[in-house]
Amino acid sequence: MARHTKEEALATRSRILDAAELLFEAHGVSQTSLHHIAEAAGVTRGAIYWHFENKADLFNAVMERVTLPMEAALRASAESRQADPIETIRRSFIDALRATVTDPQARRVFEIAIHKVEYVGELVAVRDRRLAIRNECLGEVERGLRLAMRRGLLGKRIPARLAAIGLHAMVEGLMQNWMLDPEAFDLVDAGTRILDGYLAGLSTEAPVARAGARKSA
Amino acid sequence: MARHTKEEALATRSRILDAAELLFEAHGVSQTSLHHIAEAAGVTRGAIYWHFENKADLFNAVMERVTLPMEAALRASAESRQADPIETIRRSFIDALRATVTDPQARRVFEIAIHKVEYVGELVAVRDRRLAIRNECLGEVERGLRLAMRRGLLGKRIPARLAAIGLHAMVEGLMQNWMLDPEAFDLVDAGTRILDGYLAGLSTEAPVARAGARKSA
DNA sequence: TAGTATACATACAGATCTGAATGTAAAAGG
DNA sequence: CCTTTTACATTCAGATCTGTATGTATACTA
Repeated sequence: MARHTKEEALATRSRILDAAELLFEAHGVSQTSLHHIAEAAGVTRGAIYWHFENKADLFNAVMERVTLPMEAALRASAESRQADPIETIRRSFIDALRATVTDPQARRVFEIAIHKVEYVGELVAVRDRRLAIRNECLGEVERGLRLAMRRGLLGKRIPARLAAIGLHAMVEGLMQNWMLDPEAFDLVDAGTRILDGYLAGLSTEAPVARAGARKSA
Repeated sequence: MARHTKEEALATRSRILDAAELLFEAHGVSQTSLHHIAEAAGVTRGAIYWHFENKADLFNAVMERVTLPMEAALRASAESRQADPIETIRRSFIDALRATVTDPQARRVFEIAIHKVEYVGELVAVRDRRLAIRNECLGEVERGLRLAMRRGLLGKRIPARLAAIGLHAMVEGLMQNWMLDPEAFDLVDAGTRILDGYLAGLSTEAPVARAGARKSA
């Protein structure tokens, strides 16, 4: 039909992305055809092929439109480096938890990334991106922990890198477990207390001796 | 062609499952057609439809054939309740980590469950099963922690349930992060040390006061 | 204001994939 | 030894889905 103005075209593009996001979450990426998306967006496949190369491209666009909770927290953390590096880390992670609960779009996309897509073929790019974010996050946390150690705020019982890996794994594990069943626990409240418990544990100097072999292999 | 004996039939069933497992991991569940699987297994689609109702049924069979690391550790933990409940928990989780690294089949299926399937339609059953396992695991860990608390082996700073959630999230997070990039760190060694760090933190009674608000919302 | 590029819609051609229907030869059973 | 299942293979019909090619009306531009 009638050609649209540039703003209208952008609006169409947004409608396509919105529809794709919803349908991807509801039916999975592979089970959602471009026809479905077009129908839900009130356009035809022609419009989709005009704005995107193919489904993989559209999927990438859906993913790149939002910043995942962990990523947002990471950026914020890298910027606002407060006096207490541990408090910075703490706040960043809690922000990530909060964003997971409160931002419905971020949660949708997160849900797609976790449970509604198969990372194969052209879609591995998204997986690589997630890996890159993780590594960035890990680096930032490790830096903060190392700094705290030098200042005596933290025990040196466990290397900063390992502590960072554990911390990050815990927060991400909490988010994923919560997504699996949001009724099971309050992500922000429980997460905060669990996180604080872990950080407190890191701070103590004298560990209780564990019975098991330190290194068996 | 020629009809096969019962043992031969079981063997073809296994070959189908093997082929499916490999192809699911390589190309994702949705991108793997029954024709692909049949070809790789050296049979035709007829054989698959004889042994399984459809792809979802076959997928479920692939998943149920193995016990995932976390599940195996859980069973073992529930059985062998040693003197020290914390040591029991510790050993179970480390076993899960070790199984993730050493058992290639378990790892393959785990990888499929995490990154190569979309939990929609008939496949949500597998997701529900994972959730059930998690809840069992959580319950078992919580029980152990509570027991340890009563015996004075553990500080009561944080409720057993929350500690269990955190512990489980951390271990699962570690496994998933390791699967994303097995070169990044040694899952068993790093996991053990991180886990010990967390457990040690739980044991200490006096926490270092955290600056942030305990409950902001 | 005429031409061109844009923003789509429509139509076409293949390529699969699925489920069921049917065929079949040998193993099981009496 | 004859019949009935079993354990598949083969074939068929139908339903999508994708990518591209083409049509078209209009916003933009010189």
